[in-house]
Amino acid sequence: MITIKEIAKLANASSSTVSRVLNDSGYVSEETRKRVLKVIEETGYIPSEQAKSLRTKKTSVIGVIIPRLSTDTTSRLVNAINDELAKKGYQIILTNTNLHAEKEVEHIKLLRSRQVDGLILIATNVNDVLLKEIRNSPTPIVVIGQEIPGVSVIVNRDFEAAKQMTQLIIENGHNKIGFIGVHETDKAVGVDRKAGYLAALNGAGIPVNEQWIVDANFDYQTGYRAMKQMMEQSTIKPTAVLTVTDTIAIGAMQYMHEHHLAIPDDIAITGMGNSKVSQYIVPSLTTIDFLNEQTGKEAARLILNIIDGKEKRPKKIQMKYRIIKRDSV
Amino acid sequence: MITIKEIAKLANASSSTVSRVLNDSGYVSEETRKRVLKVIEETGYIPSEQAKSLRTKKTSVIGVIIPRLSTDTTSRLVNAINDELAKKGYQIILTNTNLHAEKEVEHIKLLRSRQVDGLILIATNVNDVLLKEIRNSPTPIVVIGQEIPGVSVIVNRDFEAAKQMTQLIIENGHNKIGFIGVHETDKAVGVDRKAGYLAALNGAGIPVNEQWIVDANFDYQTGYRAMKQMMEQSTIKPTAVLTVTDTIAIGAMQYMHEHHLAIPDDIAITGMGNSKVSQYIVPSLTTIDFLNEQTGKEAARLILNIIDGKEKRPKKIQMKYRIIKRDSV
DNA sequence: TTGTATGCGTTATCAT
DNA sequence: ATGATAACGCATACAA
Repeated sequence: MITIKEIAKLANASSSTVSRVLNDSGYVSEETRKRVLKVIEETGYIPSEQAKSLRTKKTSVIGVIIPRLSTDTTSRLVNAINDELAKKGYQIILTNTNLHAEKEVEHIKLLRSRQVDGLILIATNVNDVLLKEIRNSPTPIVVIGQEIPGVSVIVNRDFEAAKQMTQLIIENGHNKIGFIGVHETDKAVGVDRKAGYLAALNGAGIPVNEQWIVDANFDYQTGYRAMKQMMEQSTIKPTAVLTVTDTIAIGAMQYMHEHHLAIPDDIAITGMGNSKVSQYIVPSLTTIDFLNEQTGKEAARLILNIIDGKEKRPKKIQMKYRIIKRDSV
Repeated sequence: MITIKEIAKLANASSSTVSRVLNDSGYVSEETRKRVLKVIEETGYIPSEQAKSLRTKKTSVIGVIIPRLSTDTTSRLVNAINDELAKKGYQIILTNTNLHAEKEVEHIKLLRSRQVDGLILIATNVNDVLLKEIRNSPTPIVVIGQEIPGVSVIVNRDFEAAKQMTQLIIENGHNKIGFIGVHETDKAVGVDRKAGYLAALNGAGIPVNEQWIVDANFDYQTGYRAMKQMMEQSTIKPTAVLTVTDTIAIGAMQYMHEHHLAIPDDIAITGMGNSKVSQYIVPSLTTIDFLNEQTGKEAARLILNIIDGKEKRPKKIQMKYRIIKRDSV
């Protein structure tokens, strides 16, 4: 590999002068600047960020830990984070836990060993080991999606969103409303959204039917299976179903189609997340837009502010959301 | 940050000894090993990959350049690449050009400045600047998706796949077959798949109708618009449409639904890519599985082999594909 | 305006 | 079996 020393030699200058040219720092005459630049151009020299950051203690890299790479939510978050950081000259290094929660700590360590300037963690669950790792990390961390006391987080109003969506269903004349959620290890999606659903039922004086409450797991297939389970195990059938993600909803809809249940006439359904495809399926899906782009942007800004020392204390940002009414209710 | 020197001091050893413990290299007595390990544990010391790779000339990082992060194809490729590389102790650093082809060169340079051991480029187009950059890069590069002479590539049989799919449509009794493609800057998808379509028509003695050939751009919206354009501009209407991606197909299907065209009875449609959702929409989409997981795996293996010097000459790998017959034809 | 010297944290060579 | 030391490529304090 070609180094700054060789450039210096070729340009008849010292490495410090080349460094000055590279960084626009200190004095350097126009003449030598041109000479150096010419050599750099000719040789295709690219400075080593490695060496640079070993010296400066700054990598301009933010580590981003995601639970999966296959959902609209994740890709929109990551894109927004990336765009915002790129504007400020930062790059991201992505690591994917593939939903293995136990790997989160491992990935934090891995990224820290790469000396990232900061970390953004899209969290699906919070356990003691992870909590300890986050709290003890000398590298600034921003968590997206789960509320953690004493840690900088960006969260959705999961409870309110689910409650409001359930109320919308109730307003449409339903009182037999099923629910497809996810496991409670995911506090935000598994617990809070379910609590919102229950609160809305309760507020409307509608009794809870346990036969109508089932779990899925963030993909089409388990959405389908959950719907099947709900219909097969219930003595009285629901006329509407609230699901906690669009993917689950679409899986559930396939079951309905297969069994010739008209949506929304025989059974209504809602998703959450406003995935791009939700608008293009038939019928189009009533869902909740959690403003992922804005969330990603906020996360990027927050981590940079923490790094710059502009944000000293843990900050909690609650994102807004929008109910998107379409044809499935 | 805590360094190897401080560990050495705390453990009453030299930094060389600590290094030996860390890397399981050379002799070190069981006693001191334990002593060192204990200090490492207590302090939470994490070695700096920066410094390490400055010394060893090896980062164990592969740069992956993708055109977008929002499609199934990309996320499955990246996941497969990541899984395979992780097995061998490599990490990936992802950069996203957001479909701005001119940024590819910039990203290659960016990643090279990070001293990545190798690069995997998911290409959508090939131009002279990019070609020159790839050919001159001292860092090994594997390209996915586009054929480039003299460069290691993993490609699909785009021509054959499109041709075979068109033949399948013809076998189903159609002879008025539309085509929604993408711009020809994308050789594989824009040119080769179109050529396959044309070859199939030609082989069956079906004349080409230019009114039935339109372009979209890898998203639902332009798929919808392309379908609209095709139907509005054509005097005779097609009874089937071949599209080059599932996303485009789903966008087109929405137009059909809106205009009460029954699929496949009034109009048949096919996609390509076997996106997860293609199975769950109604009707389910006939498509082509390009075996993305295997492609990603091959790419990962190839780049590692090149790095290890096991693969000296540029290698071209052609992936297989499977036609997936479902209900849209 | 330019150059010399030092150190960032690590590994590897060479003594001991 | 262990330690002192140099080197990796760069930025910077200081000298010239």
